[in-house]
Order: sequence, then structure tokens, then C-alpha cells
Amino acid sequence: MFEIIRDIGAITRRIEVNTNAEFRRLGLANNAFIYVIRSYEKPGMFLGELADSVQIDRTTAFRTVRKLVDNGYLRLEDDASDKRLRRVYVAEKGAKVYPELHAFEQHSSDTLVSQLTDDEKAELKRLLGKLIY
Amino acid sequence: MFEIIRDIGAITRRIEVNTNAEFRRLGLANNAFIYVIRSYEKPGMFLGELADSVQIDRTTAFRTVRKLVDNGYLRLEDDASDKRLRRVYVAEKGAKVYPELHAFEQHSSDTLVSQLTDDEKAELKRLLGKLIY
DNA sequence: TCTAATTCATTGCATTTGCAATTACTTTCA
DNA sequence: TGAAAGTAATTGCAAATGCAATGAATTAGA
Repeated sequence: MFEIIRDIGAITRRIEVNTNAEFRRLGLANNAFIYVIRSYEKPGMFLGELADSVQIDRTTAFRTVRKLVDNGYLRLEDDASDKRLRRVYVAEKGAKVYPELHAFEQHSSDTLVSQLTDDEKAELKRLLGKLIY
Repeated sequence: MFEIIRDIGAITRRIEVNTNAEFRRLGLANNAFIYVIRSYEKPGMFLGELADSVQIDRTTAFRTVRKLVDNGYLRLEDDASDKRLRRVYVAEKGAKVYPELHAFEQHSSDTLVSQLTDDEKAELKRLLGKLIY
């Protein structure tokens, strides 16, 4: 059954290379696009929460977010009640590119599952949702 | 359906962190353990072939393999008929640790699918095999 | 309520990473 | 059969990465 983790590992790495190449022109390589997408969809996560949600090392995430803030894609806000937290939001530039980022993600996904029937797609999604990690 | 690539991305990154932590003591972090496993199971792949099979950048793979050769885990052989190729084999040290590496991979996999029935596991494996990347 | 344990952001630092060459064959095809 | 195109390995280099440590704020427990 170990083929499962080998398969998803290879698929993930391949998709990351593709997507990074696609968005390098926007300064969103090195998985930076991920943070824009997630911050757009769930605004206000704090830094560690965002990092954990995508399973990227917190220090790496921290530096990428800082760069995206410098580049105008994201924006940070101190939390009102907990002084440790810094919450992440998309800035205008981030909101503007979101549709393109998500469309590419959608396209990558469509290609990936293109040999599956609709039922199989739904089943795959369901099964992945039951995985423990 | 894009949830699929998000899920497998997060799972992959999490497993990599775990596995690298586990095998750092052997000098097999940074995904180095992958090369030992694969070279053991399919001896004689040439460098680029090995890299492509796991979807890791060829230059990164090249440097990791070189390090593993230096550390005594792997061994390289020039191809007899094509002078461009260098084929990869495990050395004694690599063969010795393979069982442990594979057992951990198995364990990671078992944990991952622990909430699935046997039928679901088989179905997941089948569906992943149909993905195009 | 005081202290210890926890959690967050952030930095230090050595190592790794990966894109873009370059060089050395090998294959293709006119 | 000879140039052009393709495919390997390898290197250069700037940037990213991630573990370990630090400091500040919060929470838990006695």
C-alpha cells in the first residue's frame, strides 16, 4: 500500500514545478502562490495557522509571507486581543491575481483527473478526505 | 475538484518532514532516503531516470546521489554502451538500511490509510494509478 | 496569584535547492 | 556521412530552506 505515498509524492512535486514555472513571472514561484490563494479564501488566519494549513514549515512560510507583503500581494494585521498573533489578508494586488491562480490550480486538477469518471472523481475526493496525517 | 491537489500536497509535505526527521540520524534527510529505496528496488537506473521516476529536479538529485556515494550508501557505474550514462546501485551500507527505510515508509502509509476499509484502500490505490501527470 | 509550560513570531546560520548554462556524447535525417 | 538536434551529466550562483534558538505573550496548574 506504500505505492500511495509514492504516487502522491511524485504528483505533488510535479505539480509544484509546473505551477512555480507558471507563476514565476508574477514573483510567485517557490510555492508563494499558495499563500495568496489561501489568504484570499480564508482571510485572517494568523501566520502559524496559515503555515500549518498547508503543511509548510513555519519559518519558511513566515519569510515567504513577508516577501509577499513587501511585493504588495498580502497584508498583515496585529490581532486585537492576542498580541502574539499577526493575521494575514490579501492586499489589492493579491485579490487581483487570485482568479488566475485559482484557474491554473483548477486546470492542473482537471488534467490530473481527466481519466476518471465523475463518480471516480467524487470517490477519490472522498477517500482523500479520510486520510490521516 | 482542486481539493484533490491541495490534499495530496499537504499530505506529501507532512510525510516528508516526518521521514526526514526520522532518518536525519542516518544522514538521509532532505529526501535522500528516497534514492536509497528506489535504487535498491530498481538497480541500474541512470541518474536522470532515477530523478524523473521520483519527480525530483535532476540537478538536486545529482547532488544528493553524489553525497550518498560519498557516504557509502550508493555506488555509480558507467554504462558500457552509452558513455553519457551513469547507473546507480546501492552499496552495502544502502542495502543494509533498506529494510528500515521501507518499514518506515510502510508504517507512514499504514497510518495514512488507517481509517479506510480494505476495499477503500484498494480503490484509492487504483484511482491514484489512473491520474495523469 | 505566582510559576511553569505552551504558543507565537522572528532570527541565525549552514545547507540545500533549482534555474540557467556548459560540455560530452548519441541520434536523426538530409 | 556530416551537420543539427536531442539527451546526459555536471557546474555556477543566487535564493530558498529548515532546524535550532530567542524573546514576548498567553494559558494552565498548584
